[in-house]
Amino acid sequence: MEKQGRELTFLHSGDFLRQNPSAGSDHHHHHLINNHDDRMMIDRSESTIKEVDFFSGDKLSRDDDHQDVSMKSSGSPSLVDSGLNTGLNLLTSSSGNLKTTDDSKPNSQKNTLQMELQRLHEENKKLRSLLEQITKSYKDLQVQLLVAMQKQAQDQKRGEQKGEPNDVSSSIISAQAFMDPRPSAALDASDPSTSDEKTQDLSVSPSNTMEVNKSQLPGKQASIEDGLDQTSQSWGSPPKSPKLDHEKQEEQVSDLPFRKARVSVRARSEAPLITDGCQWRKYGQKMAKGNPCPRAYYRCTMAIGCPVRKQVQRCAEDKTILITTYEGNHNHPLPPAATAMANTTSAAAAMLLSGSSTSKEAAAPSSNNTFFPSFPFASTMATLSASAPFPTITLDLTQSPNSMAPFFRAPPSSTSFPLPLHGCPPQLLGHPMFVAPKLPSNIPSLQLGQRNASMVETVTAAIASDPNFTAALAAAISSIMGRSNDGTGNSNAPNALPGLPGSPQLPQSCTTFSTN
DNA sequence: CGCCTTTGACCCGCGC
DNA sequence: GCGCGGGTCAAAGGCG
Repeated sequence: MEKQGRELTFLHSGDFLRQNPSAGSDHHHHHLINNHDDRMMIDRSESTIKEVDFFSGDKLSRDDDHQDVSMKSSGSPSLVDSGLNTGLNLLTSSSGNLKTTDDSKPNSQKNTLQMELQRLHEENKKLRSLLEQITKSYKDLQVQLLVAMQKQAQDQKRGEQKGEPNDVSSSIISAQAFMDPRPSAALDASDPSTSDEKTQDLSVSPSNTMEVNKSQLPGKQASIEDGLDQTSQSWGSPPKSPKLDHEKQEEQVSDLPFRKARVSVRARSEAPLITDGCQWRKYGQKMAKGNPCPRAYYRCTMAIGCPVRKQVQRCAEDKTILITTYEGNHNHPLPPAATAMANTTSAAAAMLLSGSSTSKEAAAPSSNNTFFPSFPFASTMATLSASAPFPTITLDLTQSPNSMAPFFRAPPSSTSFPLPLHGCPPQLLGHPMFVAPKLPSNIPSLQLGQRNASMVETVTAAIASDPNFTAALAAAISSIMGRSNDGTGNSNAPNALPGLPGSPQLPQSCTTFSTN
Protein backbone atom coordinates (compact mmCIF):
# COMPACT_ATOMS: atom_id res chain seq x y z
CA MET A 1 0.00 0.00 0.00
CA GLU A 2 2.68 2.36 0.94
CA LYS A 3 4.64 1.41 -2.07
CA GLN A 4 1.76 2.03 -4.32
CA GLY A 5 1.34 5.43 -2.91
CA ARG A 6 4.93 6.12 -3.57
CA GLU A 7 4.72 5.20 -7.13
CA LEU A 8 1.61 7.15 -7.67
CA THR A 9 3.04 10.24 -6.26
CA PHE A 10 6.09 9.90 -8.35
CA LEU A 11 4.39 9.87 -11.63
CA HIS A 12 1.22 11.71 -11.18
CA SER A 13 -0.60 14.61 -9.83
CA GLY A 14 -2.04 14.19 -6.46
CA ASP A 15 -5.43 14.94 -7.83
CA PHE A 16 -5.44 12.12 -10.19
CA LEU A 17 -4.00 9.83 -7.64
CA ARG A 18 -6.53 10.62 -5.10
CA GLN A 19 -9.15 9.89 -7.58
CA ASN A 20 -7.71 6.54 -8.35
CA PRO A 21 -7.30 4.59 -5.23
CA SER A 22 -8.24 1.63 -7.24
CA ALA A 23 -7.06 -1.82 -6.51
CA GLY A 24 -7.69 -5.30 -7.67
CA SER A 25 -8.71 -6.16 -11.15
CA ASP A 26 -9.97 -2.72 -11.97
CA HIS A 27 -6.54 -1.57 -11.22
CA HIS A 28 -5.21 -3.43 -14.18
CA HIS A 29 -7.87 -2.21 -16.49
CA HIS A 30 -7.89 1.36 -15.55
CA HIS A 31 -4.51 2.59 -14.83
CA LEU A 32 -1.63 2.30 -17.07
CA ILE A 33 0.11 4.56 -14.70
CA ASN A 34 -0.64 2.33 -11.86
CA ASN A 35 0.89 -0.41 -13.80
CA HIS A 36 4.04 1.52 -13.64
CA ASP A 37 3.49 1.79 -10.00
CA ASP A 38 3.27 -1.88 -9.61
CA ARG A 39 6.43 -2.31 -11.51
CA MET A 40 8.16 0.08 -9.31
CA MET A 41 6.83 -1.75 -6.37
CA ILE A 42 8.03 -5.01 -7.60
CA ASP A 43 11.35 -3.68 -8.53
CA ARG A 44 11.81 -2.16 -5.18
CA SER A 45 11.27 -5.47 -3.62
CA GLU A 46 13.52 -7.29 -6.01
CA SER A 47 17.13 -6.58 -6.25
CA THR A 48 17.60 -8.10 -9.65
CA ILE A 49 15.69 -7.66 -12.80
CA LYS A 50 15.46 -10.94 -14.55
CA GLU A 51 14.90 -9.58 -17.97
CA VAL A 52 14.66 -6.20 -19.45
CA ASP A 53 12.14 -5.53 -22.08
CA PHE A 54 11.81 -2.02 -23.27
CA PHE A 55 8.28 -2.09 -24.44
CA SER A 56 8.77 -4.96 -26.69
CA GLY A 57 6.25 -5.42 -29.37
CA ASP A 58 6.51 -9.07 -28.60
CA LYS A 59 5.55 -8.36 -25.13
CA LEU A 60 2.39 -6.77 -26.29
CA SER A 61 1.25 -9.91 -27.85
CA ARG A 62 2.81 -12.13 -25.31
CA ASP A 63 1.50 -10.63 -22.19
CA ASP A 64 -1.76 -11.94 -21.05
CA ASP A 65 -2.79 -9.14 -18.84
CA HIS A 66 -5.74 -7.00 -19.51
CA GLN A 67 -3.80 -3.97 -20.29
CA ASP A 68 -2.88 -5.59 -23.48
CA VAL A 69 -6.48 -5.97 -24.37
CA SER A 70 -7.19 -2.39 -23.64
CA MET A 71 -4.28 -1.29 -25.68
CA LYS A 72 -5.39 -3.26 -28.63
CA SER A 73 -8.97 -2.27 -28.37
CA SER A 74 -8.13 1.34 -28.14
CA GLY A 75 -5.45 1.17 -30.72
CA SER A 76 -2.18 2.03 -29.20
CA PRO A 77 -1.27 4.39 -32.03
CA SER A 78 -3.90 6.71 -30.76
CA LEU A 79 -1.98 6.97 -27.62
CA VAL A 80 1.10 7.73 -29.50
CA ASP A 81 -0.52 10.12 -31.81
CA SER A 82 -2.20 11.98 -29.11
CA GLY A 83 1.09 13.27 -28.02
CA LEU A 84 -0.41 14.08 -24.73
CA ASN A 85 -0.48 10.50 -23.81
CA THR A 86 -1.46 11.19 -20.30
CA GLY A 87 -2.40 7.69 -19.71
CA LEU A 88 -5.86 8.89 -19.18
CA ASN A 89 -6.38 8.46 -22.83
CA LEU A 90 -5.65 4.88 -22.33
CA LEU A 91 -8.00 4.79 -19.47
CA THR A 92 -10.62 6.41 -21.51
CA SER A 93 -10.18 4.18 -24.42
CA SER A 94 -9.92 1.11 -22.35
CA SER A 95 -13.11 2.09 -20.70
CA GLY A 96 -14.88 0.95 -23.78
CA ASN A 97 -13.65 -2.39 -22.88
CA LEU A 98 -15.07 -1.99 -19.48
CA LYS A 99 -18.38 -0.99 -20.83
CA THR A 100 -18.80 -4.16 -22.73
CA THR A 101 -18.09 -6.20 -19.72
CA ASP A 102 -20.27 -3.99 -17.62
CA ASP A 103 -23.39 -5.21 -19.29
CA SER A 104 -23.37 -8.21 -17.11
CA LYS A 105 -22.86 -6.22 -13.99
CA PRO A 106 -25.39 -4.61 -11.79
CA ASN A 107 -26.57 -1.23 -12.84
CA SER A 108 -25.09 0.41 -9.82
CA GLN A 109 -21.69 -0.84 -10.69
CA LYS A 110 -22.20 0.20 -14.24
CA ASN A 111 -23.17 3.64 -13.17
CA THR A 112 -20.16 3.81 -10.96
CA LEU A 113 -17.95 2.90 -13.82
CA GLN A 114 -19.60 5.40 -16.05
CA MET A 115 -19.14 8.09 -13.50
CA GLU A 116 -15.58 7.06 -13.18
CA LEU A 117 -15.28 7.31 -16.89
CA GLN A 118 -16.73 10.76 -16.92
CA ARG A 119 -14.45 11.84 -14.19
CA LEU A 120 -11.49 10.54 -16.08
CA HIS A 121 -12.59 12.44 -19.12
CA GLU A 122 -12.69 15.60 -17.12
CA GLU A 123 -9.36 14.83 -15.61
CA ASN A 124 -8.03 14.25 -19.05
CA LYS A 125 -9.22 17.66 -20.11
CA LYS A 126 -7.63 19.24 -17.12
CA LEU A 127 -4.38 17.56 -17.78
CA ARG A 128 -4.45 18.64 -21.35
CA SER A 129 -4.80 22.23 -20.38
CA LEU A 130 -2.08 21.76 -17.82
CA LEU A 131 0.04 20.29 -20.47
CA GLU A 132 -0.38 23.32 -22.65
CA GLN A 133 0.64 25.55 -19.83
CA ILE A 134 3.60 23.39 -19.09
CA THR A 135 4.68 23.42 -22.67
CA LYS A 136 4.50 27.15 -22.78
CA SER A 137 6.39 27.44 -19.56
CA TYR A 138 9.03 25.10 -20.81
CA LYS A 139 9.43 27.10 -23.93
CA ASP A 140 9.75 30.34 -22.03
CA LEU A 141 12.35 28.86 -19.78
CA GLN A 142 14.43 27.73 -22.64
CA VAL A 143 14.44 31.22 -23.98
CA GLN A 144 15.43 32.55 -20.60
CA LEU A 145 18.17 30.02 -20.27
CA LEU A 146 19.62 30.93 -23.59
CA VAL A 147 19.46 34.61 -22.80
CA ALA A 148 21.15 34.03 -19.48
CA MET A 149 23.87 31.99 -21.08
CA GLN A 150 24.50 34.64 -23.66
CA LYS A 151 24.60 37.29 -21.03
CA GLN A 152 27.06 35.29 -19.04
CA ALA A 153 29.21 34.87 -22.07
CA GLN A 154 29.20 38.58 -22.63
CA ASP A 155 30.08 39.25 -19.03
CA GLN A 156 32.86 36.78 -19.27
CA LYS A 157 34.21 38.45 -22.34
CA ARG A 158 34.19 41.81 -20.70
CA GLY A 159 35.93 40.42 -17.68
CA GLU A 160 38.61 38.58 -19.49
CA GLN A 161 39.17 40.64 -22.65
CA LYS A 162 42.22 38.61 -23.44
CA GLY A 163 43.04 36.66 -26.52
CA GLU A 164 42.53 33.59 -24.44
CA PRO A 165 39.59 31.65 -25.74
CA ASN A 166 36.57 31.96 -23.61
CA ASP A 167 35.33 28.62 -22.53
CA VAL A 168 31.93 29.84 -21.72
CA SER A 169 31.39 31.74 -24.87
CA SER A 170 32.75 29.00 -26.98
CA SER A 171 30.62 26.53 -25.25
CA ILE A 172 27.67 28.73 -25.72
CA ILE A 173 28.51 29.04 -29.32
CA SER A 174 28.45 25.33 -29.51
CA ALA A 175 25.14 25.35 -27.79
CA GLN A 176 23.83 27.84 -30.22
CA ALA A 177 25.15 25.77 -33.00
CA PHE A 178 22.99 23.03 -31.74
CA MET A 179 20.12 25.28 -31.20
CA ASP A 180 20.45 26.85 -34.57
CA PRO A 181 18.61 24.96 -37.16
CA ARG A 182 21.17 22.95 -38.94
CA PRO A 183 24.26 24.87 -39.73
CA SER A 184 25.12 22.08 -42.08
CA ALA A 185 21.85 22.19 -43.82
CA ALA A 186 23.49 22.00 -47.16
CA LEU A 187 24.99 18.73 -46.22
CA ASP A 188 21.83 17.42 -44.77
CA ALA A 189 19.82 18.50 -47.70
CA SER A 190 21.47 15.80 -49.69
CA ASP A 191 20.32 13.25 -47.25
CA PRO A 192 16.91 12.00 -48.19
CA SER A 193 16.33 10.78 -44.73
CA THR A 194 16.58 14.29 -43.50
CA SER A 195 13.72 15.57 -45.48
CA ASP A 196 11.77 12.52 -44.65
CA GLU A 197 12.42 13.11 -41.07
CA LYS A 198 11.34 16.64 -41.30
CA THR A 199 8.14 15.85 -43.00
CA GLN A 200 7.48 13.12 -40.59
CA ASP A 201 8.11 15.46 -37.78
CA LEU A 202 5.39 17.60 -39.08
CA SER A 203 3.04 14.89 -39.97
CA VAL A 204 3.16 12.77 -36.92
CA SER A 205 1.09 13.56 -33.94
CA PRO A 206 0.01 17.11 -34.47
CA SER A 207 -0.80 17.31 -30.83
CA ASN A 208 2.63 16.30 -29.94
CA THR A 209 3.99 18.62 -27.37
CA MET A 210 7.31 18.89 -29.05
CA GLU A 211 5.59 19.85 -32.20
CA VAL A 212 3.75 22.46 -30.29
CA ASN A 213 7.02 23.71 -29.06
CA LYS A 214 8.41 23.75 -32.50
CA SER A 215 5.60 25.74 -33.85
CA GLN A 216 5.51 28.06 -30.95
CA LEU A 217 9.16 28.49 -30.61
CA PRO A 218 10.97 28.16 -33.86
CA GLY A 219 14.65 27.83 -33.31
CA LYS A 220 14.48 26.99 -29.69
CA GLN A 221 12.67 23.88 -28.78
CA ALA A 222 12.79 22.73 -32.30
CA SER A 223 16.43 23.41 -32.44
CA ILE A 224 17.17 20.89 -29.80
CA GLU A 225 15.66 18.25 -31.91
CA ASP A 226 17.44 19.63 -34.84
CA GLY A 227 20.59 19.14 -32.96
CA LEU A 228 19.65 15.61 -32.42
CA ASP A 229 18.79 15.19 -35.99
CA GLN A 230 22.10 16.59 -36.84
CA THR A 231 23.88 14.10 -34.74
CA SER A 232 22.04 11.34 -36.33
CA GLN A 233 22.49 12.53 -39.81
CA SER A 234 26.15 12.17 -39.38
CA TRP A 235 25.46 8.55 -38.80
CA GLY A 236 23.45 8.36 -41.91
CA SER A 237 26.30 9.31 -44.10
CA PRO A 238 28.39 6.51 -45.41
CA PRO A 239 31.12 6.05 -42.88
CA LYS A 240 33.78 5.31 -45.36
CA SER A 241 32.87 7.58 -48.17
CA PRO A 242 35.75 9.74 -49.21
CA LYS A 243 35.41 13.21 -47.92
CA LEU A 244 35.85 16.14 -50.16
CA ASP A 245 37.48 19.21 -48.83
CA HIS A 246 34.35 21.22 -48.76
CA GLU A 247 32.65 18.40 -47.01
CA LYS A 248 35.32 18.43 -44.43
CA GLN A 249 34.87 22.09 -43.93
CA GLU A 250 31.20 21.74 -43.54
CA GLU A 251 31.72 18.91 -41.22
CA GLN A 252 33.98 21.00 -39.13
CA VAL A 253 31.24 23.50 -38.84
CA SER A 254 28.86 20.87 -37.72
CA ASP A 255 31.45 18.85 -35.97
CA LEU A 256 30.92 20.62 -32.77
CA PRO A 257 31.59 18.86 -29.55
CA PHE A 258 28.26 17.13 -29.32
CA ARG A 259 27.84 16.04 -32.84
CA LYS A 260 27.47 12.46 -31.76
CA ALA A 261 25.57 12.18 -28.60
CA ARG A 262 24.97 8.82 -27.11
CA VAL A 263 22.70 7.45 -24.54
CA SER A 264 23.84 4.50 -22.61
CA VAL A 265 21.55 2.45 -20.47
CA ARG A 266 22.72 0.13 -17.81
CA ALA A 267 20.22 -2.45 -16.80
CA ARG A 268 20.30 -5.78 -15.16
CA SER A 269 19.34 -8.43 -17.59
CA GLU A 270 20.09 -12.05 -18.01
CA ALA A 271 18.94 -11.87 -21.57
CA PRO A 272 21.57 -11.16 -24.19
CA LEU A 273 19.54 -8.29 -25.49
CA ILE A 274 17.12 -5.76 -24.25
CA THR A 275 13.97 -5.87 -26.25
CA ASP A 276 13.10 -2.34 -27.11
CA GLY A 277 10.61 -2.73 -29.87
CA CYS A 278 12.96 -2.11 -32.73
CA GLN A 279 14.42 -4.59 -35.14
CA TRP A 280 18.16 -4.87 -35.00
CA ARG A 281 20.69 -6.59 -37.10
CA LYS A 282 24.01 -7.53 -35.71
CA TYR A 283 26.83 -6.36 -37.90
CA GLY A 284 29.83 -6.88 -35.78
CA GLN A 285 31.31 -8.05 -32.58
CA LYS A 286 34.54 -7.12 -30.96
CA MET A 287 36.39 -7.92 -27.86
CA ALA A 288 36.70 -4.70 -26.01
CA LYS A 289 39.80 -3.96 -24.07
CA GLY A 290 39.45 -4.56 -20.40
CA ASN A 291 36.27 -6.52 -20.72
CA PRO A 292 36.11 -10.27 -21.15
CA CYS A 293 32.69 -9.93 -22.64
CA PRO A 294 32.47 -9.12 -26.32
CA ARG A 295 30.79 -5.99 -27.51
CA ALA A 296 28.14 -6.48 -30.11
CA TYR A 297 27.19 -3.94 -32.71
CA TYR A 298 23.68 -3.67 -34.02
CA ARG A 299 21.96 -1.45 -36.48
CA CYS A 300 18.31 -0.74 -36.88
CA THR A 301 16.69 -2.64 -39.71
CA MET A 302 13.22 -1.29 -39.43
CA ALA A 303 13.86 0.98 -42.36
CA ILE A 304 16.39 1.05 -45.10
CA GLY A 305 19.14 3.42 -44.25
CA CYS A 306 18.09 3.97 -40.69
CA PRO A 307 21.23 5.31 -39.07
CA VAL A 308 20.47 4.16 -35.59
CA ARG A 309 22.99 1.83 -34.07
CA LYS A 310 23.56 0.37 -30.76
CA GLN A 311 26.26 -1.39 -28.87
CA VAL A 312 25.60 -4.06 -26.37
CA GLN A 313 28.07 -5.16 -23.82
CA ARG A 314 28.03 -6.72 -20.45
CA CYS A 315 29.62 -4.91 -17.62
CA ALA A 316 33.01 -6.30 -16.78
CA GLU A 317 32.47 -5.91 -13.07
CA ASP A 318 28.99 -7.30 -12.98
CA LYS A 319 28.04 -9.50 -15.86
CA THR A 320 24.41 -9.30 -14.99
CA ILE A 321 24.47 -5.70 -16.06
CA LEU A 322 23.81 -5.10 -19.68
CA ILE A 323 25.11 -1.87 -21.08
CA THR A 324 23.40 -0.72 -24.19
CA THR A 325 24.46 2.39 -25.98
CA TYR A 326 22.19 3.96 -28.54
CA GLU A 327 23.39 6.27 -31.20
CA GLY A 328 21.62 7.96 -34.02
CA ASN A 329 18.17 8.95 -34.96
CA HIS A 330 15.50 6.81 -36.49
CA ASN A 331 14.43 7.96 -39.91
CA HIS A 332 11.18 6.08 -39.78
CA PRO A 333 8.14 5.80 -37.59
CA LEU A 334 8.56 3.57 -34.64
CA PRO A 335 6.08 1.05 -33.43
CA PRO A 336 4.35 1.99 -30.22
CA ALA A 337 6.38 -0.58 -28.42
CA ALA A 338 9.54 1.20 -29.38
CA THR A 339 8.50 4.77 -28.92
CA ALA A 340 8.83 4.73 -25.20
CA MET A 341 12.38 3.61 -25.31
CA ALA A 342 13.09 5.97 -28.13
CA ASN A 343 11.48 8.71 -26.13
CA THR A 344 13.62 7.84 -23.23
CA THR A 345 16.81 8.01 -25.13
CA SER A 346 15.65 10.91 -27.17
CA ALA A 347 14.76 12.84 -24.11
CA ALA A 348 18.02 12.05 -22.49
CA ALA A 349 19.88 13.03 -25.58
CA ALA A 350 17.87 16.18 -25.94
CA MET A 351 18.72 17.03 -22.41
CA LEU A 352 22.30 16.21 -23.07
CA LEU A 353 22.47 18.36 -26.12
CA SER A 354 20.52 21.20 -24.68
CA GLY A 355 22.85 21.22 -21.74
CA SER A 356 25.89 20.51 -23.77
CA SER A 357 27.16 24.02 -23.71
CA THR A 358 28.00 23.76 -20.09
CA SER A 359 28.40 20.12 -19.54
CA LYS A 360 31.80 19.89 -21.02
CA GLU A 361 33.23 22.59 -18.94
CA ALA A 362 31.45 21.56 -15.83
CA ALA A 363 32.56 18.03 -16.21
CA ALA A 364 36.11 18.81 -17.04
CA PRO A 365 37.46 19.37 -13.56
CA SER A 366 36.51 15.97 -12.36
CA SER A 367 38.48 12.98 -13.36
CA ASN A 368 35.59 10.82 -14.26
CA ASN A 369 33.45 13.65 -15.46
CA THR A 370 30.51 12.48 -13.56
CA PHE A 371 28.13 15.17 -14.15
CA PHE A 372 26.18 15.45 -11.00
CA PRO A 373 28.70 16.19 -8.34
CA SER A 374 26.17 17.98 -6.29
CA PHE A 375 23.27 15.86 -7.11
CA PRO A 376 23.77 12.65 -5.27
CA PHE A 377 20.55 11.03 -6.26
CA ALA A 378 20.69 11.84 -9.88
CA SER A 379 24.26 10.76 -10.00
CA THR A 380 23.20 7.28 -9.16
CA MET A 381 20.97 7.21 -12.17
CA ALA A 382 22.23 9.49 -14.84
CA THR A 383 25.73 10.47 -15.69
CA LEU A 384 26.97 12.71 -18.37
CA SER A 385 30.38 12.03 -19.65
CA ALA A 386 32.38 14.45 -21.68
CA SER A 387 35.51 12.40 -21.54
CA ALA A 388 34.24 9.79 -23.91
CA PRO A 389 34.83 10.29 -27.62
CA PHE A 390 31.20 11.26 -27.83
CA PRO A 391 29.11 12.90 -25.20
CA THR A 392 27.27 10.18 -23.46
CA ILE A 393 24.53 10.18 -21.00
CA THR A 394 24.20 7.05 -18.99
CA LEU A 395 20.94 6.01 -17.50
CA ASP A 396 21.81 3.67 -14.74
CA LEU A 397 18.87 1.46 -14.06
CA THR A 398 20.81 -1.00 -12.03
CA GLN A 399 20.71 0.88 -8.81
CA SER A 400 18.85 -0.72 -6.00
CA PRO A 401 15.38 0.64 -5.53
CA ASN A 402 16.33 2.00 -2.19
CA SER A 403 19.10 4.03 -3.60
CA MET A 404 16.85 5.49 -6.18
CA ALA A 405 13.98 6.03 -3.89
CA PRO A 406 15.25 9.22 -2.35
CA PHE A 407 15.60 10.71 -5.75
CA PHE A 408 11.95 10.41 -6.29
CA ARG A 409 10.53 10.43 -2.88
CA ALA A 410 12.44 12.44 -0.42
CA PRO A 411 15.12 14.68 -1.67
CA PRO A 412 16.97 15.92 1.33
CA SER A 413 16.85 19.60 1.92
CA SER A 414 20.29 19.73 3.35
CA THR A 415 22.40 19.41 0.26
CA SER A 416 23.82 22.34 -1.57
CA PHE A 417 22.05 21.37 -4.69
CA PRO A 418 20.43 24.58 -5.78
CA LEU A 419 17.84 23.06 -7.94
CA PRO A 420 14.16 23.38 -7.96
CA LEU A 421 14.08 19.75 -7.19
CA HIS A 422 14.50 20.53 -3.63
CA GLY A 423 11.68 22.85 -3.51
CA CYS A 424 9.61 20.56 -5.52
CA PRO A 425 7.51 17.86 -4.05
CA PRO A 426 9.09 14.64 -5.04
CA GLN A 427 5.95 13.34 -6.54
CA LEU A 428 6.07 16.15 -8.99
CA LEU A 429 9.42 15.34 -10.39
CA GLY A 430 9.16 14.91 -14.04
CA HIS A 431 6.35 17.30 -14.16
CA PRO A 432 7.84 20.46 -15.50
CA MET A 433 5.07 22.66 -14.40
CA PHE A 434 6.33 22.25 -10.92
CA VAL A 435 9.92 22.60 -11.82
CA ALA A 436 9.99 25.16 -14.50
CA PRO A 437 8.48 28.06 -12.60
CA LYS A 438 11.36 27.92 -10.22
CA LEU A 439 14.02 27.92 -12.79
CA PRO A 440 14.22 31.65 -13.33
CA SER A 441 15.33 32.05 -9.77
CA ASN A 442 18.24 29.85 -10.65
CA ILE A 443 19.19 31.69 -13.72
CA PRO A 444 21.04 34.41 -11.86
CA SER A 445 23.40 31.78 -10.66
CA LEU A 446 24.76 31.81 -14.15
CA GLN A 447 26.15 35.19 -13.49
CA LEU A 448 28.02 34.36 -10.37
CA GLY A 449 31.70 34.87 -10.36
CA GLN A 450 32.54 31.30 -9.59
CA ARG A 451 32.24 30.03 -13.02
CA ASN A 452 32.68 26.38 -12.50
CA ALA A 453 30.27 26.22 -9.68
CA SER A 454 27.73 28.21 -11.54
CA MET A 455 28.17 26.13 -14.58
CA VAL A 456 27.58 23.01 -12.62
CA GLU A 457 24.57 24.55 -11.08
CA THR A 458 23.34 25.74 -14.37
CA VAL A 459 23.66 22.44 -16.04
CA THR A 460 22.26 20.50 -13.21
CA ALA A 461 19.42 22.93 -13.03
CA ALA A 462 18.83 22.59 -16.69
CA ILE A 463 18.92 18.86 -16.41
CA ALA A 464 16.74 18.64 -13.42
CA SER A 465 14.24 21.03 -14.79
CA ASP A 466 14.28 19.55 -18.20
CA PRO A 467 11.16 17.52 -18.60
CA ASN A 468 12.87 15.55 -21.28
CA PHE A 469 15.36 14.35 -18.81
CA THR A 470 12.97 13.52 -16.09
CA ALA A 471 10.78 11.89 -18.61
CA ALA A 472 13.70 9.92 -19.85
CA LEU A 473 14.55 8.67 -16.45
CA ALA A 474 11.03 7.88 -15.56
CA ALA A 475 10.36 6.17 -18.82
CA ALA A 476 13.44 4.09 -18.63
CA ILE A 477 12.81 3.15 -15.08
CA SER A 478 9.21 2.38 -15.62
CA SER A 479 10.11 0.21 -18.54
CA ILE A 480 12.44 -1.78 -16.41
CA MET A 481 9.91 -2.06 -13.68
CA GLY A 482 7.35 -3.20 -16.13
CA ARG A 483 9.41 -6.08 -17.25
CA SER A 484 10.12 -7.25 -13.80
CA ASN A 485 6.48 -7.35 -13.03
CA ASP A 486 5.27 -9.85 -15.54
CA GLY A 487 3.75 -12.06 -13.01
CA THR A 488 1.40 -9.44 -11.74
CA GLY A 489 -0.38 -8.87 -14.96
CA ASN A 490 0.62 -5.27 -15.00
CA SER A 491 3.56 -5.47 -17.21
CA ASN A 492 2.29 -3.50 -20.12
CA ALA A 493 2.61 0.15 -20.71
CA PRO A 494 4.52 0.44 -23.89
CA ASN A 495 4.31 4.14 -23.55
CA ALA A 496 6.53 4.51 -20.68
CA LEU A 497 5.71 7.83 -19.26
CA PRO A 498 2.43 9.07 -20.48
CA GLY A 499 1.64 12.65 -20.15
CA LEU A 500 4.97 14.24 -19.75
CA PRO A 501 5.27 17.10 -22.09
CA GLY A 502 8.88 16.48 -22.58
CA SER A 503 8.22 13.03 -23.67
CA PRO A 504 7.17 13.40 -27.24
CA GLN A 505 5.72 10.52 -29.07
CA LEU A 506 7.42 11.32 -32.25
CA PRO A 507 9.14 8.33 -33.59
CA GLN A 508 11.17 9.90 -36.25
CA SER A 509 12.52 12.60 -34.13
CA CYS A 510 13.49 10.22 -31.46
CA THR A 511 17.15 10.04 -31.17
CA THR A 512 17.57 6.45 -30.50
CA PHE A 513 20.65 5.99 -28.54
CA SER A 514 19.82 2.51 -27.73
CA THR A 515 20.66 0.19 -25.05
CA ASN A 516 20.65 -3.32 -26.11
C1' DC B 1 15.16 -17.51 -50.69
C1' DG B 2 15.63 -13.96 -47.55
C1' DC B 3 17.24 -12.63 -43.30
C1' DC B 4 20.24 -13.17 -39.73
C1' DT B 5 24.61 -14.16 -37.15
C1' DT B 6 29.40 -15.03 -37.18
C1' DT B 7 33.93 -13.67 -37.86
C1' DG B 8 38.18 -12.24 -39.90
C1' DA B 9 39.74 -8.36 -42.41
C1' DC B 10 39.87 -3.73 -43.01
C1' DC B 11 39.66 1.29 -41.99
C1' DC B 12 40.47 5.08 -39.14
C1' DG B 13 41.73 7.91 -35.25
C1' DC B 14 44.78 8.49 -31.60
C1' DG B 15 48.80 8.21 -28.70
C1' DC B 16 53.61 7.27 -28.36
C1' DG C 1 55.68 5.82 -38.60
C1' DC C 2 53.91 2.32 -35.88
C1' DG C 3 50.91 -0.05 -32.88
C1' DC C 4 46.63 -0.26 -30.61
C1' DG C 5 41.83 -0.13 -30.11
C1' DG C 6 37.26 0.98 -31.71
C1' DG C 7 34.18 0.51 -35.28
C1' DT C 8 32.57 -1.33 -39.73
C1' DC C 9 32.46 -4.30 -43.78
C1' DA C 10 31.39 -8.29 -46.14
C1' DA C 11 31.81 -13.16 -47.16
C1' DA C 12 30.27 -17.46 -45.41
C1' DG C 13 27.15 -20.20 -43.26
C1' DG C 14 22.83 -21.17 -40.54
C1' DC C 15 17.95 -21.01 -40.02
C1' DG C 16 13.02 -20.81 -40.91
